[in-house]
Amino acid sequence: MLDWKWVRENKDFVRRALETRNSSPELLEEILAVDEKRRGLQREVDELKAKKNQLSKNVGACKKEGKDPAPLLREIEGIAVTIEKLDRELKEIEKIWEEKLLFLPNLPHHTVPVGRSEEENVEVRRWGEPRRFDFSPRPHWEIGEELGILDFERGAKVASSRFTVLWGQGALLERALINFMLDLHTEQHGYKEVFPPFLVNTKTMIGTGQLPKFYEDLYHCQDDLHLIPTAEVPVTNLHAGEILEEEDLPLSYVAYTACFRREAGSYGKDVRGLIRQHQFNKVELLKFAHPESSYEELESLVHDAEMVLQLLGLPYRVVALCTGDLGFAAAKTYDLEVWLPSQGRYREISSCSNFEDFQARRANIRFRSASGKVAYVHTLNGSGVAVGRTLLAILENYQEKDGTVVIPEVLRRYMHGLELLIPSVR
RNA sequence: GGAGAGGUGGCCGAGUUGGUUGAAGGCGCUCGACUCGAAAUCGAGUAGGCAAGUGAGAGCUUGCCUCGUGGGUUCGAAUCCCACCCUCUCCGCCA
Repeated sequence: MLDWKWVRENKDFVRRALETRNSSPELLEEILAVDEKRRGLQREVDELKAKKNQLSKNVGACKKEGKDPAPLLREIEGIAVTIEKLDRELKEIEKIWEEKLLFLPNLPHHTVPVGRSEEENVEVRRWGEPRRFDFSPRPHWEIGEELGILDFERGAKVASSRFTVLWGQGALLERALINFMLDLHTEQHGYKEVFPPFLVNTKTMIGTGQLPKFYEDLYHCQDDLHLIPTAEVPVTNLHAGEILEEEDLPLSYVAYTACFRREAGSYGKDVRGLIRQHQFNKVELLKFAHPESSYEELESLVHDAEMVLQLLGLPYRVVALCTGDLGFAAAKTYDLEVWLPSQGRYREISSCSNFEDFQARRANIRFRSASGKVAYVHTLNGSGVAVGRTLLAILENYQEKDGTVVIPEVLRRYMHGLELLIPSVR
């Protein structure tokens, strides 16, 4: 949610900013119109209420003095009728205003490159040299099935397409990656580990911006609960409605969770393999930062995520998303893209964003500064990193001609010293 | 799921014969005094949201709303009534 008073005073700037992110301008105009009505009504109602409150006080005083309050009561009666009518109107219009406001996206930070789509994202840096193969590198689904660790058929049987079963050393590798990432971020980068619920209520989904706009992307359960699409949702909302201490900022959390996404609208995309699943594991980095230093915190968060790929020896690049490719709630986003030999290109494995106070407003997360003033914090998060895609990247980047896969050095202590995955059928 | 207790400001905690109580007191925090400095002590200040006015601005002034949430009763509710949510204790069930 944007700072509405500020929006009202900077309409033109907001209009232009929304344009750069391909957001239609009509919504803004609608909200502005509703807001005009809302404020007019509130002024009117407030004045009437002030009058009525004063008269009510007089009734008390009147009775104390032993006088007859009847004339006052008649006057109050008349005002009360008007108030009730206007108050109902005001409430309705406030509801409409708030609901519309929830659909207005965040504005891009001024450092975000302007562009219409993905193609105009800007590469910031590269790390690692894609390996030169003396054979044609195979896709991970072939490697994984041959190793007997990836089972797509049974995933589809017990659930549906886009679900995968990991067997034996594949399951172990998944678990090893999670532990490796958690240990790295807690021990080397100073994050506090959290294990949050995988189901959250509607209010929580609204807090981080998934609802009401992206209802179709989520799985919904009974009892006002929804499956989380990312740890960002429960963990950011951990501090919803709270006032944090300025000296505690930034708070840095790392959480492993499973993530659930319906992937509605991505039919036909990445249908094979592990790239796009309805359920996947992710280790997520989150920060609650002081507004003055949130962009420095974003840079350090990106570096923390990059370290995972560097230690695993996976070549990647960092991309700054352009205004047109920015997510609904983000003010600025860097994607980490890992090299996939079978596709001969980089694919997203992490997305790191500063949401500024957009989520903090929705979830009401604030801090008290030394001067006693209360202000919204900035929230940030980024994958550190997506586990399934990391596993797939390892299979592809570390594959050998004979079908074996070398386990990256840093993972071996998490895998009982295992150095090589070998096809069981050999 | 059943029975009981409870949800008040950053925190703790008063406040149920409805009426200057948006809220005593304490802690914490801020400023000031004392001090070379600090501690202790003393004094002052200290909820949030919305709207309007004023100011270049930090801010200041006024009004409205908020004592879990939403309704209701009443001229007037933290205080009375109803529904829901949450916490705690006991019982049941359960990994």
